[in-house]
Amino acid sequence: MIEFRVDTGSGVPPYRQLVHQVEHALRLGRLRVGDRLPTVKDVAKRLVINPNTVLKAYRELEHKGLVKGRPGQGTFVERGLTGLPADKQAELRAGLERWLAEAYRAGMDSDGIAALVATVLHDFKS
Amino acid sequence: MIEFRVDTGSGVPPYRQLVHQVEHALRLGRLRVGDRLPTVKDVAKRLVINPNTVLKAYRELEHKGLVKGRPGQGTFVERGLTGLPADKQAELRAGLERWLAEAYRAGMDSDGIAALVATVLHDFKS
Amino acid sequence: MIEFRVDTGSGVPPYRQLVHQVEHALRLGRLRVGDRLPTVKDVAKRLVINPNTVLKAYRELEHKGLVKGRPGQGTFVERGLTGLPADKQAELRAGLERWLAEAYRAGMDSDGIAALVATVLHDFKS
Amino acid sequence: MIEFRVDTGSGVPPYRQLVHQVEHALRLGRLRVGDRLPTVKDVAKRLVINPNTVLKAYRELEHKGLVKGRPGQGTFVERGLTGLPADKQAELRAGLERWLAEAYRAGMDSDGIAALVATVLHDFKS
DNA sequence: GTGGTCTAGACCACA
DNA sequence: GTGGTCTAGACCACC
Repeated sequence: MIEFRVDTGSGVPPYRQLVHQVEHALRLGRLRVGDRLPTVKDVAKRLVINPNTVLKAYRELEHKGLVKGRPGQGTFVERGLTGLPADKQAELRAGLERWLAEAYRAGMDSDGIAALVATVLHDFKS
Repeated sequence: MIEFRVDTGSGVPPYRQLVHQVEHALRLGRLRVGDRLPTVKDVAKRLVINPNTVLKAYRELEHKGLVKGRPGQGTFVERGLTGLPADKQAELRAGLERWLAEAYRAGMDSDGIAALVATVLHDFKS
Repeated sequence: MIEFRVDTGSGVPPYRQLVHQVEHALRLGRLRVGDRLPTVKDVAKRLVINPNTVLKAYRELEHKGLVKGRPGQGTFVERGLTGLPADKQAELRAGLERWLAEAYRAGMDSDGIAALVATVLHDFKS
Repeated sequence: MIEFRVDTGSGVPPYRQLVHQVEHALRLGRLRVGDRLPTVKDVAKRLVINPNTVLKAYRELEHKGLVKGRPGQGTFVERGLTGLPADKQAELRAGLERWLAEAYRAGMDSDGIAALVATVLHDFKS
């Protein structure tokens, strides 16, 4: 089952972080159609946030057609997001991890890495 | 001169995006001490946002001691952020770009890449 | 500008009633692209409901791509819903009103009318 | 025997939909004193809802004095709801059906029709 | 117990 | 002032 986390310092609203994490998990194949998300109350308790905040995230996912809440039962994945096959992804992931390790060895801190990644990603997109 | 951008769909408040971009540029050496930032008016016009939003970002940067507004002249970089030497950075950047190109070739779209990068970065930090 | 109403006895959640009313207004041509909806606070005050309830309705409409909230400015119609030309609609409406008047004259109360309309509509759909 | 239906997308609680349908059927003369309603189990199975939901609807009807459960035998209509004489109703119904057919011919879809009916009904009441 | 709705009120980002 | 987020807590519908 997916494990959520919230980073309060990022400026991104917590409910959107949850949405992103589900989308990422779907894309990476960590969540599949039919899987059950943790209950609203569990997530709220674990992350020490308000149940309504979790509900808001689940609602947004429902609006996107990705999950479906079933009263009395829980919230379930309704539709997946196409991604690469698992082996291809693992390969890419390994490559990225190698690069990350190299950057760390070179003396870059995580802020610097984030900055570099952000600009390279942006330049690449445009 | 630095070129700002805002991504309204990300959930990050626009003024924080501007702050981040300046910090990133400082860290990557794209902005140096003495450089002038674009005027509040210009930025507001180009990004179609309210001048107050830009002003808020500049004030936050000034508060951090990174820039300094000189009335009637503009806003100038006051202090840099330590980063790696330029050649080291260029090397790392090239490596990252190679990885990105590979991911694209493998058929990943930019959302998928963002998802993968986000999770790998997170897993690495913890 | 559209005038909302809520019928607390119907069992339909108030926020959904608001959503329906905007959709109907779009379909009937009473609201057009670019029109501004009344502010969240105004609606809440007029209907004596909580602003969050109104906000929820507006959010749902935004999810459907029908309206777009612009912080500091208001909420605006983003996309219309195709309907018949106004004259055709007016004609149909007149016909329906004639029928309604006849039903009333025949001694039917509004509950009876609602029951009849509901079953006929349903039978027609299937 | 009455055939129930539930529209999960309407926002009206399923148990209320069942109650309404019985009341409508009584008003229209489709259900008469002494008629038997389908069993809770059957309804639950056909509509794929929880038996408790059906039970709740039947209890509400019993509470209103419209039906009466006879243990081991089923649930029976106890009291009718006054409506117009059958011929009058048939006449009105035919008129409404003519209007509906006309609206369809004019190119209106069922959502559009529902919107028009809703607003006209409302305007008429006020 | 599970999701869903509503209220009340605080605080933030934006114009 | 306008939309948007979050909290706290109550109540409902459903399983």
